Amino acid sequence: MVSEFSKRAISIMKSIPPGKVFTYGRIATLAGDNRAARQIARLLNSCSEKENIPWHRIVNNKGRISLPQGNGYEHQKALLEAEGVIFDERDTIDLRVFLWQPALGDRNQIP
DNA sequence: CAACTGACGATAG
DNA sequence: CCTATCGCCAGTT
Repeated sequence: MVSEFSKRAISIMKSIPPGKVFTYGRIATLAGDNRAARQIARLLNSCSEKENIPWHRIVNNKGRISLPQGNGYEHQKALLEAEGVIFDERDTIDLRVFLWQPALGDRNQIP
């Protein structure tokens, strides 16, 4: 049995276009639960393999990869860079540019 | 059944 | 910039 929240979250994650990233909290919010950021992580561990979810496009709200180095960090970074995502000197992604913003019609929002 | 745990977030120092 | 805490929910022990 999969909750509606999970189905929505999975649907959203599978909709993330290449070259863009998304954050846990944002997925949770769009899926209907503002505080379920942690469940997103759990969903990824549970379904990333069989549900065909592009888990590498999911990063935390600071634009950084949450995985520890040596356990997927480098792999995720490589996948993102292969899609055109840029990391700065502190291994941080510029969310102003690479965060997917479906509500804005996929346009970049530059303050 | 209670306690732990975690690919998080926000706030405070 | 960094670490420290607390809160959240669901799956494991």
